[in-house]
Amino acid sequence: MVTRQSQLFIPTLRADPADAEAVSHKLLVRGGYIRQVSAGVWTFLPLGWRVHQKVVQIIREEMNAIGGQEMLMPVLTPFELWQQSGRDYIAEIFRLQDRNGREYVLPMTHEETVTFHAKEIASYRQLPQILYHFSIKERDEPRSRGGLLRLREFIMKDAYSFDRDEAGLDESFRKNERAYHNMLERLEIEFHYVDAESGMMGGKESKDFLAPAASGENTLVTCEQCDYAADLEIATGIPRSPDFPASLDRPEDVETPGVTTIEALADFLRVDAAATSKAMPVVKPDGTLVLGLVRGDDRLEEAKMATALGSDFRPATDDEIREAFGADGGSLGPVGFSGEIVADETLHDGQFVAGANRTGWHLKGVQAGRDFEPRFADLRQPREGDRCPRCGGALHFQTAIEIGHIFKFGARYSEPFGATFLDEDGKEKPLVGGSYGIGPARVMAAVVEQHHDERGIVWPSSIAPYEIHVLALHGGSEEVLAIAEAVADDFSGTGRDVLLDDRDERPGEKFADADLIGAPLRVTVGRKSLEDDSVDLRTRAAAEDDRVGVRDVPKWVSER
RNA sequence: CGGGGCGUAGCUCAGCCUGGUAGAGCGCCCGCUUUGGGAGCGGGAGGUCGUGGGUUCAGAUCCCGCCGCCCCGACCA
Repeated sequence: MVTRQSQLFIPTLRADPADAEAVSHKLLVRGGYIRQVSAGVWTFLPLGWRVHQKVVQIIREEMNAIGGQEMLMPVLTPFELWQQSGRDYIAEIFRLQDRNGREYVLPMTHEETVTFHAKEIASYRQLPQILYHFSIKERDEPRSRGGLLRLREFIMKDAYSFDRDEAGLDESFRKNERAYHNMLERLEIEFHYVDAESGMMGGKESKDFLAPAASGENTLVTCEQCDYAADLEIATGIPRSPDFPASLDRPEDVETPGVTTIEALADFLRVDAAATSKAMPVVKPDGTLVLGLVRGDDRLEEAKMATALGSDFRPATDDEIREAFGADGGSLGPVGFSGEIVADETLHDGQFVAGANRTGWHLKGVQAGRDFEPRFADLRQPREGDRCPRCGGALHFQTAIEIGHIFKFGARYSEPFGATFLDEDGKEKPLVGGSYGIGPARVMAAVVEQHHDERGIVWPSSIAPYEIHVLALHGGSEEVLAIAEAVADDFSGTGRDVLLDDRDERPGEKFADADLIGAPLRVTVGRKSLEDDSVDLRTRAAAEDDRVGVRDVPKWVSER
C-alpha cells in the first residue's frame, strides 16, 4: 500500500519552534513527528509513532532472540507494593488516590510489580526467566527538557531476569547485554557501554549505554588509547602531580585576608593550585556533619561522595559551618576538625595548603596521617588533562544521552516480597534478579542527534517512518502523477514502506519537506527527467541526484 | 526548589519603555497565473493580547497576585 501524503497529518513547520534548543527537539517538531502537550508530556503524531513502533519492534525481536517473554503490567499500581520494597520515599513517583482513598502510584519502573508476579515461581526447575514489557512510565521530573530527551511520561521497555544464583544472574545479564548491543547496532546508534551508577534502583553491577550527542545530559569519559569508557559520575582519571613547595615539619599559619577562593589563594601564596586542598562540609540525612576534602584544583563528584558516605547528603549551611568550624566557608580545613573526614586519594601523599578554621587564615604544609586522620576514597571528578587509569592515555570528554541502563539487583526485591523458590538442595532461596531498561523515545532523539544535517533528519532505514519518498512533481499533469504512482506501487510491491508526495504543492516545498522528514531514499518524478524516460534518485545522506531510467529504478534501489 | 527569560493570529515575531479603537511575515480559504529547491497578483477568514485583580476618562502597554512554557543550577532509570 502506497501512502498518499495528501491525505496524511504531517504538520511540518518552516521555522524552528521558539522553545526548542536541542537539534532532535527542533527537527522532530518541525518534521511533524511530535507535539508537546505540556512540560515533558508529548504526543507522537502519525509519523513519530511509526518510528517509535519500528524502534519497539527491533527491541522486541532482540529480546525475543534471547528468550525474553513479552507481557504487559499495569501503570496503575497499588502503593503498598512500593511500601513493601521500601521505595515509597522516592520523590519522583506520581501518587494518587481513588474515590475510596486507596493509594496508588504511577511508577517509572516495574521491579515491584514483576517481583509480585515472580512469587509464583516455586521451583528451580522454572528458572531462569526473562520477562519484559513495553509500558508507559511516569516520573514526576522536577525538570523535564529537550523534547524527547527527558520526559515526564514515556514508554520504556523494561526487562527483568530471575535466576537461582549469582552465576545464573550473570548469564542472564550477559544475554541482555548482547541483546542491547545487537539492537543498538540495528538502530545505527553510536554508543558506548560503560560502568554506571545504579542510582535509586539499588543494584550491584550497573551499566549504561551512552550515545554521544551534543545535547546529552551525561558526560561520557573515554580513553583515546585503550577501550576505557565510563560515565563521568564514576569515571576515574589520573591528574597531573602537584608542584609542591618545600616540606615543613609542622603546619604553619599564614594570614590570608579576604582570600576565599582557590585561585585567589594560589595566587596570593604563589603556590600551585594543585598543592592546595578544598574542604566541602556536608550533612547526612541523620544530621551528621562530614568534611569532604579534595585537591584545590579538583571538583568533588557528588555521586562518589554519596557512595563514600553510604547515604545522601547536602551541603552544610553557613550557620552549620560556623558552628562546627568556628570559621567561615573559604577558610575551612581538616586540622582540628573533630568529625569524620573523607579525603580524596590525591591527598594521600604530599603537603597541602588548607584552611585554618580561622577566618582569614590558612595552614601551609598540612599532611594527611600526620596532621589529621582521614578516610580515603575516590571523590574527585575527572577532567580534561587527566590520564587514563588503565593505560595512561589521554582522557576524552563528551556529552551523551543515556539510552539504556542494565543492572543486577540480586535479592533486593525478592527478599522484601518473599519471592523465593525451592532449590535442588531442598532449600528455600530468594530469586536473584536483574533489570534491563531502554527508552524508545530517547533512542529516537539520540538517532536524530547523530543523524541529521542542516536541512533535516537523515534516518537509518531500519527505523525511518518510510524507506522511500516518491515526490510527484506533477504540476497539474495527470500523466506525471500516474507515473509517480506506478513507481511508488512498484516499490511497495517489494515490501518497502513508501510515501508518495502527491500533494498539490510546488516542487520547492516538496523538496524541503522531504529533506526535513528524512526518508533514506528519494525518487523525484517530474516532467524534466521523464523526457528521457528517467527519474531522479538520491539518498538522503548523499543528497545528490542520480538520473536513472525508469526501468532501472529497482536495481538502483536494491544496490543501496 | 533557587536564578534568568518568555507568554500578542495556526507558526515566527513587532507593538509595551513614553496608556488613546491590535500589527507584520509565513501559513490558511477563494479566483487567476505559475510549477525541478519554500512562486506572483487580486480578494478574504482568523486574536477574551496567559489569567485574576488594581490604578485610570481610557490598559496589550503601568502596579500586584496567580498560572503556563523555556534555559541554567539543584535533582535524576
